[in-house]
Amino acid sequence: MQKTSIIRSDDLRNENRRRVLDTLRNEGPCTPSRLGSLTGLSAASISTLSSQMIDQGILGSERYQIDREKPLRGRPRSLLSLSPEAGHVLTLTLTIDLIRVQLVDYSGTVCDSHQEIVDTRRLNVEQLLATICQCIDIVRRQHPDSPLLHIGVGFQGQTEHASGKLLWSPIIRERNVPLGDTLQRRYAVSVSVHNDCRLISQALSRRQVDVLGNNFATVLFGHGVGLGLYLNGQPFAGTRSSAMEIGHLRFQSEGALCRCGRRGCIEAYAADYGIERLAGNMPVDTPPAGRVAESTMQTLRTAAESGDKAAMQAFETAGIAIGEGLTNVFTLLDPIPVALVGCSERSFALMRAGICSALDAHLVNGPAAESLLHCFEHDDPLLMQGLADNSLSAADRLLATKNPVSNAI
Amino acid sequence: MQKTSIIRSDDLRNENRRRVLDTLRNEGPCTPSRLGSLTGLSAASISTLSSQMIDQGILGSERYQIDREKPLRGRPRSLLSLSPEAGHVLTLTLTIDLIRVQLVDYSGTVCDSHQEIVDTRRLNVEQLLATICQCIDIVRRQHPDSPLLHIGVGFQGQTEHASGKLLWSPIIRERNVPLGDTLQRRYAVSVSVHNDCRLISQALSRRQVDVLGNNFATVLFGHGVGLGLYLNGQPFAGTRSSAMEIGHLRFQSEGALCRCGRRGCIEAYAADYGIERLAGNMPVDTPPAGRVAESTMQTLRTAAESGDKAAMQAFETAGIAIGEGLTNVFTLLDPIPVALVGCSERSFALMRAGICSALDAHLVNGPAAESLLHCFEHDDPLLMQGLADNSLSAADRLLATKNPVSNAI
DNA sequence: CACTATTTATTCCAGCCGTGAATTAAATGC
DNA sequence: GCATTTAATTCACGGCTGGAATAAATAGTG
Repeated sequence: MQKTSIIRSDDLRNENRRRVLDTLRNEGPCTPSRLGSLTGLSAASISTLSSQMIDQGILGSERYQIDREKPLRGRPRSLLSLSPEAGHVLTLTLTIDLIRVQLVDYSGTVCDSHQEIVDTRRLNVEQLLATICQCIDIVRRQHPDSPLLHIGVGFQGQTEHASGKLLWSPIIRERNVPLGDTLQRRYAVSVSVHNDCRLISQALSRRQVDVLGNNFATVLFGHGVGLGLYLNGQPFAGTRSSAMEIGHLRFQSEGALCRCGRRGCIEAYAADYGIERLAGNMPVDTPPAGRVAESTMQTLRTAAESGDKAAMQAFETAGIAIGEGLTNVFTLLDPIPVALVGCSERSFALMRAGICSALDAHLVNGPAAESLLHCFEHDDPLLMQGLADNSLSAADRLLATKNPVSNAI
Repeated sequence: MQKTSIIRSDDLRNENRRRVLDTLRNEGPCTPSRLGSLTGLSAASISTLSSQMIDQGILGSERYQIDREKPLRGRPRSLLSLSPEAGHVLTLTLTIDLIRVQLVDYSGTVCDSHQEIVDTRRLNVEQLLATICQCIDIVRRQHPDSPLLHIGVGFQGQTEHASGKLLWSPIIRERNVPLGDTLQRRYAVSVSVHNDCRLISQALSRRQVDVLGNNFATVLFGHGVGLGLYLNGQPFAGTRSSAMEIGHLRFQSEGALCRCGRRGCIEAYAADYGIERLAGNMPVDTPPAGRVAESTMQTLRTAAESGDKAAMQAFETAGIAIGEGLTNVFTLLDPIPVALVGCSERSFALMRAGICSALDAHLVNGPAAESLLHCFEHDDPLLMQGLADNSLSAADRLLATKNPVSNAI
């Protein structure tokens, strides 16, 4: 009936183990007493749980290093931390021209990586999967004895979360690529497949709580426009797929031609190809460019900054399109802070007027639009952090259930 | 940190008590063995839990009545059921001209009610609150000895769920009416305030699972257009308020004047006043009519059915507006079934083409739009059921935590 | 250098929880 | 009246947690 089925006392222990791991993951190494107050568990329980997990090799314990001048009296505290030796997780990122694999130990340190430059769109499914497995094997071969706890995949496109299928992605022509299943079978380990925007949201939710809070939206600028939502401190996605396709909300009926074949989508105005098309005074039904080079965007930005009317208007229109999209989200979910990711201060300066005018028209009695917007220029580090976070959380859940007592029965 | 904080063994008991009550609420009276298989608890636990709750007066137990010709051998089964004597919940519905109060016993039977016809818009906040309390007192006086477990309020408008404030409602001119707080203080009981659309969703989620499933949207037609979402079997709302204002998504930029003061909202085309305006060939910036009589809508429907071009087009445009709104929802959340509530077969016939054309343009590789749509003509019975369900669930949660053992400490 | 004060971690114990096996309860059939 | 059948309850057991008591480790003090 319910997803969380904590019925038996054993489940309780697993849940509390998970809670301890989760807290250490979020807060870093903790003393047992601090861990107790953070989790709400008694010192006695923490002691039992932690000593068991130390025996299992999941946690490590060391003496608390005092770097203060005046050392404290009393028994010195110990420091519990996630043990790097508990195992590894493997992260895989797919972009249009790059396959990248990282091996991250259980404490969160990246300890190996490998990447190959490939034009993924030239590959068929078999070739793509084979190349991916090759990359994984190369990295995996370096650490053959450490158990592999999870594989996490991040990429741009639409995923089906239950199966880990790539429903659609710009990186490969074919649809419904069974990536999750394939990896799961081949490496006999749980696999999660998420789109880039969700993973970036996850990274922000950990690292920018004070700015963004528990409810926020992430807009990712790139070759398309992506949306990720965090609600009540949890990632939120479609019922079946990753969904959240803000880029394909309607902005102008009978408007510009979008990559998806429809007309008037937000993306057709706010993605790089849309801006290029408008700035170049091309007709709005010009087929979308396959890929726009970063240098082209630089040129357009410089043009707009130095007063080129068409370029300026292209960026403002992009802003209005984004603003209208966010207005729709706000209408359904209430106004929430928005992280604009992959958006430099320069780009933001060009789009700000557009975004704010669209939003402020909606937020008549609400907060000023600008107070809700936060720019984060570099998306790639956030993606990598989010992917590692996500995979390590999966590892936490796995190890939490490996309760030796109840398994022994 | 987390909302569900099942840490101690006591919490476990409370959770399992809640689970038993929930199951009885959903499935009706059950034998202990059936209750065990539905909840996943052992027969021994069911026995302990139920006998304790019988002692508390929460459950009743009676002999299973066999109406078969051939009686079964063996010890006869008993039947556990929610006891009507455990207490009452009180439901309050506010509409533009009616205040209605019902008293529902814990088993779900309506045992008393009172209503007063009032033009609520003529009242100020104090007068409205006073009238409401009067109605409640009249009903409450009939059953002075039964404990009042919860008050549930349903109305059209926007609510803030944390405080139970009416942020905005067509039934009263003033904003931020502190209804929830007032009732909570006066009657010393927990109060929940929800908008009509959410409550109707809740009723549908119980009574139409086979048709609508675990994920569906509810569109409520009336003087405005409301939206309710059920995702993963749970009601979904805004982060702060009820939100879900599908009626105020943009349909046409610089379009028809909406009741909210903006232009081009879906509601300005799909609500009764929007349809009347279009069918009557009035300019789209005609200020919205305060209230459209049901007889007027009947006349318009008849006109459209007998071929009146303007009326036909008004209904089709309403359909397109609704369809566009749902397209936006589908773009963010994946396509899901939609319950059209307060929409007769006649109205649906007039809007169907519009709704489906807008949706099918979006669902190119997906299911046919029409297969997702389900009409429910009468909204009022659903609202009352949803409100009772909601309040009784709150009572379940309250009684589940009244575990006499752990409270005795 | 021994001893005390102080702070922190661990261990022990009592009480509660849910389960499974055994037991009791309550009806029918012969 | 007794065996049979089926359902519900009881009881012993291991698990879990929290609080009290105990152990551990260090700084200060004389």
